[in-house]
Amino acid sequence: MNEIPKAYEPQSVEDKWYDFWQKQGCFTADPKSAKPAFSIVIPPPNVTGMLHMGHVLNNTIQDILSRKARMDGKEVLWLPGTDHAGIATQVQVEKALKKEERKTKYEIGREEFLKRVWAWKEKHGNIIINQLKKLGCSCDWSRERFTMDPEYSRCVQKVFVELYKKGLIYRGKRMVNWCPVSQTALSDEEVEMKPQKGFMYHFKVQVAEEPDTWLTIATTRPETIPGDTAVAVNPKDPRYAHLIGKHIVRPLPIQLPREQKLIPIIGDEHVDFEFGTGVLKVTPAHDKADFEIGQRHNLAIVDIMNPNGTMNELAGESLAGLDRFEARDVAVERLKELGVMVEEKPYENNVGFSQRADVPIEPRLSEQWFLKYPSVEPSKACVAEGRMKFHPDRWAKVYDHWLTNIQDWCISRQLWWGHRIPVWYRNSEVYCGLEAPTGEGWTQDSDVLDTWFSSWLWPFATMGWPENTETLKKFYPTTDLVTGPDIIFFWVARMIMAGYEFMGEPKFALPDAMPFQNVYFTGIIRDKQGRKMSKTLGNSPDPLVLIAQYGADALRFGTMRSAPLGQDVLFDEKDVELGRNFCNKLWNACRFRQMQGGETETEIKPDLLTSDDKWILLRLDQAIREVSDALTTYNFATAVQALYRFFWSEYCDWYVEASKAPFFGTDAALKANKLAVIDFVLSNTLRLFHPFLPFITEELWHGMGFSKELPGNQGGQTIMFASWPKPFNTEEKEYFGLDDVADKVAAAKYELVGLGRNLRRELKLDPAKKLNFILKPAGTLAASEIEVLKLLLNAESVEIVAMDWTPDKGTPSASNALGEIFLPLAGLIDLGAEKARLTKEQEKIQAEIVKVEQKLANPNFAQKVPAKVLDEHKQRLADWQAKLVQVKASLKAMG
RNA sequence: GCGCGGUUAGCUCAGUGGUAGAGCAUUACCUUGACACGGUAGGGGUCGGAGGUUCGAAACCUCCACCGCGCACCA
Repeated sequence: MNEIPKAYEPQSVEDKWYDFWQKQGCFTADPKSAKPAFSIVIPPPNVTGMLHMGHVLNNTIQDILSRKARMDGKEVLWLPGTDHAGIATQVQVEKALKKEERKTKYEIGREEFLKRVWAWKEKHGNIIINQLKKLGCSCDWSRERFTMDPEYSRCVQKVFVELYKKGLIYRGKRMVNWCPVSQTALSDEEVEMKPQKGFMYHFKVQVAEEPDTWLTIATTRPETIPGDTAVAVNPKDPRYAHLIGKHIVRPLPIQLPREQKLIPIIGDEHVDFEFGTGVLKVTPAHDKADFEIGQRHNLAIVDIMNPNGTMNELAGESLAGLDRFEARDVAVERLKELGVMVEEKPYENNVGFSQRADVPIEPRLSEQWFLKYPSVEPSKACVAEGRMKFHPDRWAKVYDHWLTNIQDWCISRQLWWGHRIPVWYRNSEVYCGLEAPTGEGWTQDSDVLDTWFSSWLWPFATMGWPENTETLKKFYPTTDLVTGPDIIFFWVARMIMAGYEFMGEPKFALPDAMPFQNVYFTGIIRDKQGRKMSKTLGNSPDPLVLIAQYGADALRFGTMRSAPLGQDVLFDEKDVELGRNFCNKLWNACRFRQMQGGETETEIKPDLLTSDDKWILLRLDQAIREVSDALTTYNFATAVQALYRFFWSEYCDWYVEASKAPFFGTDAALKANKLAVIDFVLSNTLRLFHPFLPFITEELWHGMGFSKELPGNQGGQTIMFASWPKPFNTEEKEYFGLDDVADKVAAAKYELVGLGRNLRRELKLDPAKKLNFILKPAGTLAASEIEVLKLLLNAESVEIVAMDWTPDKGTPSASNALGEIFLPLAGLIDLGAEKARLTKEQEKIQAEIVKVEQKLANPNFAQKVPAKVLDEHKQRLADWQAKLVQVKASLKAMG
């Protein structure tokens, strides 16, 4: 490391070390290890996905946790993989097929289509994995899993069969959320309610038995009138109760004979007579609530729509074939023609949208598979009782609320890409099993399972379940899960249930079958205007571009620094720039050390330590404590900020600058000791930074020679396995003399430097001019301390004078605990400016004195306040008063 | 409707009872022998509002306002 570039160049460093780590097997987890286990399973990204900022946030955190655990001496398994993303992947392949061959999947058939999907997966599936590698993720790639792997698929089928046999999975004709674009059922969680502007239509219908009586019905969906099989009123509603049992004439379809359009008036408590007109049209085939009313009253179910959202012939010839929204307009026209439209007024209501396709879902009656959620009670209990911890813990309430109100999960999807339901039919026979039944005439259910029905098994299906493998024994339950709160229901809650249901069996001999001990919920990454990152907005930067531009470490650092615990992250490229600047600072600080020459110094001689040395060792000690604490509480931003402050504002700004005094001097022993301190500090610093900045720290670790003295498995081979820094214990502090006194001397020295620089600035002196300062120390001061002062003040000289020395009239000065500093510039400066400066200073001091005096003057204050606080205030008052005396003296001296 | 966050410097955010902080941006100056991806010094805040508790509140309590999110949902 003789010829170090002036600026850090990440591009030449990152790939080199990533290859090194992989070749050395540094990420590989050994289940036979005697070390305590630490494990994380990655939230599997979509196999066809691309890395976005959310992944960066999420995976950087997992990497930090993993790397920290390795340095803590744990056996680490970070298990990576991808999921097959049923709908998303199928849609992508369909699009490609359309574009390249102008064909639909139906034209090539299921089998051929699946071949295309696999080919697509082979081609694109590694993209996101390689992107994670670029980011520095230390996953055990030898264990990479995919939810469509044969072994994994086997787990999914097995789970289905078991739950079926337990009676928890059943098939039924139910109202489901139907996506007319994807043409599949969706679970409740995949439906997003959105306010929509539309109209509330009021139309009137004639009571068949009382031709003079008309009822007015309010609806937002007139196109569903042909599917109405009753109108309902509240039996307690005096306006209508007497009509129950009679019939109305449904206005649509127009062509239908009157007798076929007679539908009953029924009484149902569901009807709110405050709302609308108090008369509800009941469309059991197209509304969930109406379906339930229909069940209660044995109403006919008339499905008037096709799966793709167009109307069928039952809707009548004027609507048939039209899209549901066109049909609405036409239905309105028909009602107007009939003269039954009473009113249409603008109306906003909430409509369920398919999260994936972003179109309104259609409640639709169809044959689907459902799961009664298993192991709900233990899943609730483990979080409620705090055995599994959520960070931040407010998510526990959200989790509990959801689990308390869940409905059965619709797990079948009308897709081709996914795990096929292991059920076969022959006439009225149904067979559920891992293998196809023997005999002729069986056909397998054509549906596949919801992707989440496979990913809920992720924590154990990736580790060899259903066998009780070495990996499961060692690494299950996992230590941490890192994910976004947006999938708390989709994934987290379901994984917990699956854990209890399938890992709770006696053969696994687990005291608690929960899949993880901690769940850390990240924030959601937004742009700097607070908008969610999205492809359509184009506001999501490509992390790979950022890595190419600034380096992976910079991206990690910037992201972590701006990611407060449990809050959304407003991402700004400036943060990455800051990360790059920081890496450069770290680089150059090490470069400075190298330029001082010499081998790595390992022995610090306590009697040669200056106040600066002791001060920086204490600051390092503090930083180690803060960073360690922050990491155990998942406060990543706090950890980064503590490191930033320590390294930049303490080590570089003060210690490195102060160290230049001995380095430019002649005392070889002092220099060597200084190098030893620097090497100690840097070696600790690099280790503290390693989880955040894996690449640059590894480069510097070797470049600085810190690896040389260490055993291979403790930092000799890689910083990854170097031990995490420990704070000093009492004996060490005593040995190095790290006490309050040394700390205060250095702090006062730096404060005095600030005061001196301030004098120079206030007096508008040429910054380039070397000045002579005079110092009247309050106590004794070593020569080395004076040298540091001289250097930091950029002074020509610092002359020491005795206590009885008095300055010439008008000499600017400043003082603190260390002593009084003068700038003997009589005649050179503008006395008016100095006087103004001092007057301003005096006013500020007086204001502070008034504030403290007022507090102390309050009799209650002295009585009630703790002694420590009282002393603090008294001391503060004394300090300000001393300063006031000094300023007044200076002013007086000015004449 | 229920629940959860948030409101502190121009911006993004720390700060859970005792002298209001950081980074960015900004102003002035500096290319000095680690670093201009840098250094030095500065300006900038009645901590959303109103009450209350307290010797003392940015912090604790109550109410309100506004912003964001989740759940539920009446046709």
